[in-house]
Amino acid sequence: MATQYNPQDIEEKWQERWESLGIHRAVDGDSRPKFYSLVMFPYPSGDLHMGHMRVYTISDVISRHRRMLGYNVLNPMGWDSFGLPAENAALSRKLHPEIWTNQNIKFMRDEQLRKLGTSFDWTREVTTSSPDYYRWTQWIFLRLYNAGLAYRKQAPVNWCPQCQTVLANEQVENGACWRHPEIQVVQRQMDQWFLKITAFADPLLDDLETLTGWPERVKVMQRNWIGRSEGAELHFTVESKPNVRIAVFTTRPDTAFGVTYLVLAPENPLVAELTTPECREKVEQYLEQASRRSELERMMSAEKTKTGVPTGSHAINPFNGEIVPIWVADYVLMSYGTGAVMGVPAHDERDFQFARQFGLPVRQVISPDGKPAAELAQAYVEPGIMVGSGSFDGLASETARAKMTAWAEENQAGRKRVQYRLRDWLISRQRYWGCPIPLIHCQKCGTVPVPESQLPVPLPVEGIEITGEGGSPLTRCAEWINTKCPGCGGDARRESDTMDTFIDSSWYFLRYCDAGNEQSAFSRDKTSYWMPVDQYVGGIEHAILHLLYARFLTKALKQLDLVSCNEPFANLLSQGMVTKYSPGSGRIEKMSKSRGNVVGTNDFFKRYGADSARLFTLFAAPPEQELEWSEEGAIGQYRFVSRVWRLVSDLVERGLMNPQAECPEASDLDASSRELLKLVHKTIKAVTHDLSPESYSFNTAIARCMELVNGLYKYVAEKAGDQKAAVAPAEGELISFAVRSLLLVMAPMAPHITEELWHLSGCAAGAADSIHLARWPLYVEALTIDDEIELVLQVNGKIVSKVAAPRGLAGAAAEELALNDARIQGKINGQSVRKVVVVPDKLVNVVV
RNA sequence: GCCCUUGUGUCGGAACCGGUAUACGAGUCGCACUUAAAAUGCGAUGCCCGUAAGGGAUUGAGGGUUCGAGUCCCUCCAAGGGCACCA
Repeated sequence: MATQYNPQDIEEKWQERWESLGIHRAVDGDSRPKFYSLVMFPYPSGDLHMGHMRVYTISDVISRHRRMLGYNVLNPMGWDSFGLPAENAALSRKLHPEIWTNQNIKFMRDEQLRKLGTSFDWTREVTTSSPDYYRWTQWIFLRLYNAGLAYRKQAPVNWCPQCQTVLANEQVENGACWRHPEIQVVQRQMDQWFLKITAFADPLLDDLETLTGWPERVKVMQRNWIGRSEGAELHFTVESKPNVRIAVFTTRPDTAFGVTYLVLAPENPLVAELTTPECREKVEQYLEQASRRSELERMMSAEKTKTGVPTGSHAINPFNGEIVPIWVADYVLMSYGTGAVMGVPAHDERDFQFARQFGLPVRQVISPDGKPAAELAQAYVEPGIMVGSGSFDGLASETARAKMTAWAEENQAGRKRVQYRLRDWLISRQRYWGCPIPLIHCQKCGTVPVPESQLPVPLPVEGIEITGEGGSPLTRCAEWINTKCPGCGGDARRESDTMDTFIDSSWYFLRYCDAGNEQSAFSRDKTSYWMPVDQYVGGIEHAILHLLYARFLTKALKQLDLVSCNEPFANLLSQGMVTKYSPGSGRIEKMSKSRGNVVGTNDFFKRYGADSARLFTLFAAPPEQELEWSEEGAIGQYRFVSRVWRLVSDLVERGLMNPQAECPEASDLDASSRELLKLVHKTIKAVTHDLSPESYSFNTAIARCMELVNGLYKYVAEKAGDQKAAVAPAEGELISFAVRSLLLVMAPMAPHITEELWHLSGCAAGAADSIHLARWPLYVEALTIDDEIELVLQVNGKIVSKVAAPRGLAGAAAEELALNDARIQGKINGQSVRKVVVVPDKLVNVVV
């Protein structure tokens, strides 16, 4: 036999067999321990490349390994299929988004993900753009709406001129749209829908502590994004208008005696009210100029100079009754705190810079030693001793913080306040290919929710013309937008905005638990059984976006008593990106179509097979690190699987495989056989450890498999190198055991070739059996330990000699062994031995 | 500017608690097989000095702790990422 390894002959065959046997199906409510393995579902853009395959490979290895460990594994897949590319494709190819999307899904599912050898349970496939999914997205929206967690307000929002829609704060990066960094977003006042994510700011922050299975850097990013700061809101009364109060937020109420001015954000409505006639012209000019500068420009100019103009009005400091001028400046943001700050130049770098710019006084109220410094060269931001602060003088500034806040509360001049950087989630989008917001606007009744029984509000497919201009096509679809009010029955209009697609992906993991349910979004029983996700794998780019939204929605659904879990993802693995040399730039860059450095999947599968592709992506780098695609490296893996193939098929041909036999006892074997037996047990131990969640070290797992293959080749050459030579029965049994174990530990990583060889070598119980139904092999700890070890002998920490020694040699005996060693004695050369350090079974260090 | 991560042969990368640095693979070289080549099998392969035996330095740089540091501590350099007028 010894046939050539030809992946094309075996891979599709097994993919079909696994599917028909249904071996990847998850069983609801099974008594085995459950394991929910999830990979971030893709947007069906049409064609995956090898860079995309990394995440599916990692997640698949984890899923397959868990099945072999005896878990009831849920490993589902679906499509995040609403989104802008479908509309753009419709525009450029004259293809309806739905048709384009469904074509892509079919190709990606059948020609790409299946051919990679993934073990998804396709009976639970979800497609977010399908009415039986978005119906429940709408239902969830209505539940949030009825609970007061969804609301509409007018606010300055981020508008992307390219996407022709608004964006959430999380979707703006460096002042540009996250989808195209070259397009600046612009601020617009608009009436928009928001979800009250800020109501969950504290749980979202605090529960990060419970996510011990998350990478620290993701948690840090979320912590920063939520940006909780504790401080006080202080109230300053306007001198000329005693009924107008300016509230400022500060984290440093202890510096309140150092206030020498107030600043309002240009967008603050108080500006118009407080600007005096003499200052009007300059202020209006300034506001005009500030409104023209984008957020990005405002940020970029941060380090250089500050701008601002006085309003002409003054405010009274509640602590000392002082009158300070009120300015307008764009270093104050309307969207954070109260849109007004107190200026304390002595103790805040930005205020110091501003004061210097405009010649405002600097007053020190905290000093390191309790004595005022002559003049400050820069702001003193550290804690210190209070000075020039009336009755608070002499206190430590940290103590004064609480005391002064309490004083403000007693005197109606302020209160304690916690401020977050996190804003509410803007979810309305002026786009067509998204989930319609299930609300109706009625002249008489106002905003009326669509009754749950009438869901879904369908996204019209017929009669839609996508032009890319003039707003959402939904507003031009008369038969859709005109409707009757569910309250009064009168004429009404549908809400034409659709939802941010991040809502679709904020609950898909719940739908997988109960994908076929036509009565509800998911049953509580099933989500309680499967949730939380035990291992989530996905890209770091969602560290804030998707992962924060999904956490929020889970908490909101828990509050509405629809699910019982508090956090959706117990463990998170953020895989690194795949890079490759890009001829365009001459640099190593992220693999992507636009950079022209992609490696196609089907091309590679045809030539080398999916197993080689999987092994290479696992082997070339640890999962969290960047991986550079290398043709040579990938072919190296093809060589490795071919080597395994030749080894096993040759043994089978020569009748040396006897898989039903028991593994012989170590005592019945000669030295080299015992060595192989130990190598097998060491390999099982190492791979078991490498595939555990503590490691997920697939690269070293494969290295261990390679070592076993090398050991087997060596052993077979020694014992059966001569084709005619008889192999002792115990040695044949040992070889069979070694091969069996090798196939088992490799099975999660290279599922096709191991399955084929499992059957070929007679390990399978029958045609309907599968290596992927087999149990993960166990190792015997005693057989992973060597009896004889190499003892390292050092003098003053330098290696001088190495000697063989029995395992467990006592300290005194080891010391004697070392001191009698000729080379050690040569090094000591008569000097007095000060000390001897013995590390049992490792080394002896002689100190002279 | 602040915070985080990473720096190991020609390359991708190993190294558990501080205890033989460079596992495994790629590349290169050699041998076997072959008429030949490919493929395959076997072997060698970090650097400097040396014909060799052998010796020396070595984990971004410098210092420290320790019998012993790639690993721990401090300073610095470089790359990557995050945050960035958030009061």
